[in-house]
Amino acid sequence: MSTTVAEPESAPRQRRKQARPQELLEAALELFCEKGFAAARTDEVARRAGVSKGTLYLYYPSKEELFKAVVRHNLSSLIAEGQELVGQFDGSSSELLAKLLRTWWQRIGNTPAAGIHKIVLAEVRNFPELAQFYSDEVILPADRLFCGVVERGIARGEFRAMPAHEVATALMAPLIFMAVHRHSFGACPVHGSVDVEPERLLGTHLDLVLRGLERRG
Amino acid sequence: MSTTVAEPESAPRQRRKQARPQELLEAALELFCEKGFAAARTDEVARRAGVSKGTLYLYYPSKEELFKAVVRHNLSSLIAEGQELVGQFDGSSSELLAKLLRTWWQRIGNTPAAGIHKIVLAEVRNFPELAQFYSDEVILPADRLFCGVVERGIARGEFRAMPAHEVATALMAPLIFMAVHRHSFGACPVHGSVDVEPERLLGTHLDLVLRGLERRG
Amino acid sequence: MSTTVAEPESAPRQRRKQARPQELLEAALELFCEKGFAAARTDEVARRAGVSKGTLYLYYPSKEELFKAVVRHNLSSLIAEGQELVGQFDGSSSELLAKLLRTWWQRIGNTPAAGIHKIVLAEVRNFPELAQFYSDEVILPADRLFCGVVERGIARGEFRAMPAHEVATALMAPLIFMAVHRHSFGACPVHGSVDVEPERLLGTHLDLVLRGLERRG
Amino acid sequence: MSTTVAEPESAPRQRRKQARPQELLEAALELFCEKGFAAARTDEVARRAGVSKGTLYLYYPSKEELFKAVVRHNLSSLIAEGQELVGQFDGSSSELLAKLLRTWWQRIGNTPAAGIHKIVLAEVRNFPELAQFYSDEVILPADRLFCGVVERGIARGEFRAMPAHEVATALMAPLIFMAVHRHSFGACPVHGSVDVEPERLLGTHLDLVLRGLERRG
DNA sequence: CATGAATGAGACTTCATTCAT
DNA sequence: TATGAATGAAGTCTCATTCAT
Repeated sequence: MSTTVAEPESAPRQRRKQARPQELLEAALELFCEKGFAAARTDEVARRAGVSKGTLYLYYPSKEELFKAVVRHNLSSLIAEGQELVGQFDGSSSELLAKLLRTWWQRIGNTPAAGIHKIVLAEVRNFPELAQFYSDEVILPADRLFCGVVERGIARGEFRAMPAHEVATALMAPLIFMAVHRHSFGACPVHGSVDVEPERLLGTHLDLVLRGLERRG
Repeated sequence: MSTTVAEPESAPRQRRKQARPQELLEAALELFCEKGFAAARTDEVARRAGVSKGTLYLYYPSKEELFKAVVRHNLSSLIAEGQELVGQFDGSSSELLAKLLRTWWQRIGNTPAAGIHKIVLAEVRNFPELAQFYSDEVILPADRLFCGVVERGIARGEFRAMPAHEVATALMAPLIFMAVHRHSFGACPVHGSVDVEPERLLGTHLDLVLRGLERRG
Repeated sequence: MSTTVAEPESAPRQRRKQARPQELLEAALELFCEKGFAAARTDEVARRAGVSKGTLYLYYPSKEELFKAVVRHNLSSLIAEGQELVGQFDGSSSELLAKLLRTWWQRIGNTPAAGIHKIVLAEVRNFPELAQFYSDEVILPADRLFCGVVERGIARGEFRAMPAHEVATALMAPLIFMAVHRHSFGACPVHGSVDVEPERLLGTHLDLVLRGLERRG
Repeated sequence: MSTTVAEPESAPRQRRKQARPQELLEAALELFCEKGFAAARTDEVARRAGVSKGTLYLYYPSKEELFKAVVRHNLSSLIAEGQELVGQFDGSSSELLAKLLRTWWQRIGNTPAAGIHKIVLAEVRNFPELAQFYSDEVILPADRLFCGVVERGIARGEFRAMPAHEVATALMAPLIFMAVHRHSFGACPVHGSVDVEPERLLGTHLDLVLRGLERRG
């Protein structure tokens, strides 16, 4: 009946309000990646989100809290997905590792979220509270995830016995390298720069390191 | 009597003046590594160099130019040493690679110069002209150097045929990861953080990757 | 049954609306006394009155007008009571003065209204139009009241001949001092502060000043 | 000889620098009295002192510290003078009290410094740290001073036995009343206001209260 | 050459006020 | 009437840069 027609007019303001935090987080991520934390201006975050300076402070009490919200929104939930992937997988550890690295690249490295790591690396010394937060929230869980897979491979006799933590770091390093590069030199108009093609590097890296891990027949 | 004054440039006052730019660059390197570019204050650079704020501006016309001078002064000479090492070496390519990575770590990665790389990664987008300079002066030569060694190994039949550029990147990545880490989280008092021990990681990485490169017997 | 609903204006919803301005004035008085005019925030006035910020502006067009309404509402009726007391009294002038001062303390000095005086003293220079209003409405009538009693005492031969206006001011000063003190230092947690006990000060003051006024036997 | 002519040109900059804190304190006192602490703008303090916004912060690290410096500069030294006066005096206690009150009025009450008390009364609840500071630095010493004189009069049999602290408060109250009034309503253009003439009020107050204190012959 | 007092643009943040719903 | 999300002017404070000495 005609009662269903009543709906649309009441929505915009409310829908707008609901969407604000999301819009602000997206604008903030974008600008933080471009400029870094210190050099990013709160005015411009607001402007890119289509709101005024004051509105930003309605949702986040300070620039630092805004940044932490960006981290949580973009990274915290992704770790859990990785854990799930590992839990459900029942192929070989080499395949699992390949799958995990490729997924990481698609879901994080190749995403605006990867820029966060660049920012944190650069500015964490000026925000001690952030160091602890990011370590607890991102670095430790990610490290645990990759160590677990390496240990699985060793336990199942697929990999040589090697120090899991160092192997995990060596596994991640090229991905992090690319992710960071993408948001620094990769975003600059440089002539004749070293061009890293992610998919090829990922393939080569896996080829190299999985072969390095495996026990000799 | 007065004839002994014949070497005026060695008088302490004079030497002090001559050394000013050098002292300022050292103080700036130290502080930029600690705080990053934006958060470092010119007052403190001057204070650490033992001069007044005004004096800084006699030698460098702006904070930005000071930063560029720091980059140039610390990086431009480093690549040449590597080239020399490679030219003189006549052992196996595996040994050369191991030697090269270990030397890089000792001479650059484990040095204040590594802090520069952290800053450049983080802030190059705010200094467009720096991007080209750093790419030409540092990144490209380093890449060429490592590519050369990989190609040498392949040509001599020591390594499998693999894309040299990607292998070179995969080789460098963990070293750069560590170097950057050292100047960010490594300098923060974080409880329960992931602890990377450089020598062990380097050993594991070489073990992994050289085995991955070598042709099967 | 439905006939009992005959008094619609007493329904809770309606009473609530009628009471709004009153509730807002009470909340505003409370908060202005605590924080002063400048530091009091309109959000909190509204919140304490149980309404939204917007509603406040339906009743008072600005913070400044709200403040003036608070002043008017709390002070305008007070002087008349004093006049009545004086008119009905027929004991000695000393007794009348004692009665008047004690009543002032109970009805005004020891009341939130005294807080208003503190605010007005402090901020009247920022509200030029308030100065005239408060002078006409509060200060002059109060002065007239006290002068009248002093003159009565002189006329009846109970007091020495003294300038009535100055005596009236000297009479009021300690009461005003206490009233203001109560709303400033009296409300702060200060260690080892000078502690004024109102009843004792009032007694001592009357003892001192009535004896000073009386004619020598 | 002509060597003495060399002097004048080297002075202005340095003399200027020496005078800065003093000039800033005077401008600050003036503006704080006019507007109160919260409503006074640091820009305007600087402008009235003839310097830029930034220069103010070269001498005082925050608005609050500036205010405390104003208090110290204008009040703290005056208490000591009062103590000295009391110590050296050897007339009657009535004369001492009269002398003390008249001196207080000339040196503080009738001076820009009196405005400070108005400000503190009004805003101390918003600056808890200031409450303690002002109580320790100003109120307690002043109270001790006046109590001492009252007790001297009682001990020497000149005054009746009365509670010294309350008497001291009653003594000070009209002076404080006038001092505060001077900086609030006294500075507003009000028509037909109650006009307190300080010298007359002081005379009447002393007449009243000294007579009230003295023992009956 | 060297100094350091002075500047002033600009950063983050607050809050009285408005207005679409 | 009532709401509360949104605004933006204005406040305190910082810091790269200048310039008289």
